[in-house]
Amino acid sequence: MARCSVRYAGRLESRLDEALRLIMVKADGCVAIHADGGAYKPLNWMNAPNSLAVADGEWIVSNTKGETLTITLHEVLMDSEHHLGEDPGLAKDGVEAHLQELLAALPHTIEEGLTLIRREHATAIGPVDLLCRDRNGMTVAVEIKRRGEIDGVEQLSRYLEYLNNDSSLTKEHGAVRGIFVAQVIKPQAKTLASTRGLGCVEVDYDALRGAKPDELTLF
Amino acid sequence: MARCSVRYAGRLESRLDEALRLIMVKADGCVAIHADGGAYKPLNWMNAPNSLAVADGEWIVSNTKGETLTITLHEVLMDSEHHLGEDPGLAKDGVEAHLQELLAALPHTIEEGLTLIRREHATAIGPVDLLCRDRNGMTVAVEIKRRGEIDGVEQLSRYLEYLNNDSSLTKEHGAVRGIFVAQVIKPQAKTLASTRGLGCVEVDYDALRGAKPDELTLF
DNA sequence: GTGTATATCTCGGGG
DNA sequence: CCCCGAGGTATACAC
Repeated sequence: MARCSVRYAGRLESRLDEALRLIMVKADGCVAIHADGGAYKPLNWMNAPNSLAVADGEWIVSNTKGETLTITLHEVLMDSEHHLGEDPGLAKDGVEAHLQELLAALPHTIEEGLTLIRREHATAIGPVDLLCRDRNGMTVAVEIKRRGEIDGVEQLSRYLEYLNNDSSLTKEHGAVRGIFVAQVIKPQAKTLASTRGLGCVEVDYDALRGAKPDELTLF
Repeated sequence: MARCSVRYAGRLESRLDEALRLIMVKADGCVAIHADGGAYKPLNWMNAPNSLAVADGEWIVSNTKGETLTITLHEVLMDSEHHLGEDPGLAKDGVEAHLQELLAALPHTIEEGLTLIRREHATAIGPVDLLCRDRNGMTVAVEIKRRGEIDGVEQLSRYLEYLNNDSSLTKEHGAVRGIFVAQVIKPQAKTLASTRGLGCVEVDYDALRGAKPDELTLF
């Protein structure tokens, strides 16, 4: 805890005038300077790996990209050190990967008669979440998001543009169409999807999980 | 500093097994739980506004959206409180807004003969950074980024699609074309821009600032 | 290393 | 409140 002023020069330049702040240095060397409010993001920081030079009330933290964080200490209120050891880490449930996993197992919940061809179908411009076949034999690209917003529609549009230029896919089954799947889809995203000729489906994560309680108990 | 285990239930669910961690509570009530590494992002957190219920070695932090963070304290190593007061705040230079400001004052550096019509031209799908007129009287939409990547090209494409459906603009001056401006533009973004018929211009922030040293000394 | 997508993104501005 | 865009985004993962 210290009264300090700070300067950062790197990807941009910034300046912090003198005030009381918390300076946190972690075991990996990363540095964060926190005010007494404003959520978890520090005012300034320097990620590991970096090097710390301490000299006469001034800390200079620099990394290999030529970025520097200069902390001038005007008054130190408290200086405390603790060794925490390795953290067992955070276990999560409900991220996009889990939603994708469920939908890959239950493609018919997206659209009746839909079957899975491949998950994470690789293309030069990124992976297509699900590649499916519909009841009429048409190929369907599915983009999955937890929250359906405009950039997800753009992403699906890009994939379709790419897939429809891939003759190995189209010569046998014709054009590829797209379905945008999310737990909630914002009105703007729905509008854009419809002007692009894309389908929109909203799904319920808990209901999906309930449909496969045996093998998908992640928690 | 405490040996603790944590559970979060809200936008997703997560679990942290027992370990030594730093628990930070700021003046606005926000809570963050840090491991001894891993940059500035905490393992778990709860933003303000929230309410904290303390009961017998267990903290329950909840907000109005029904999210809860449950911290079980197994052993407290240190408990320290400091009042830091208001922070004077962070002053920045070199963000996109400054680049836009410079380019609005110096549109001819993007393309010879280009003049500014309007900055932050509002549309239903978001603001167009610069709307300009070229030497031939054609309307030009300019999208500005610090770093030119694919999503910036998508953004500009969306705006052009919208503007070219706006008859009040097109009936007098014809179609609107687009220029993508950034300090550096990635090869992929250049390729996509060219297939979409968009211009690409890379600009030098420091050189631009040098061209207007009088009124634009921000720092 | 670049390129792409995700995030309890965070944060701020405008309607 | 939502929508939209910027961020020193950070972070993970594939190529």
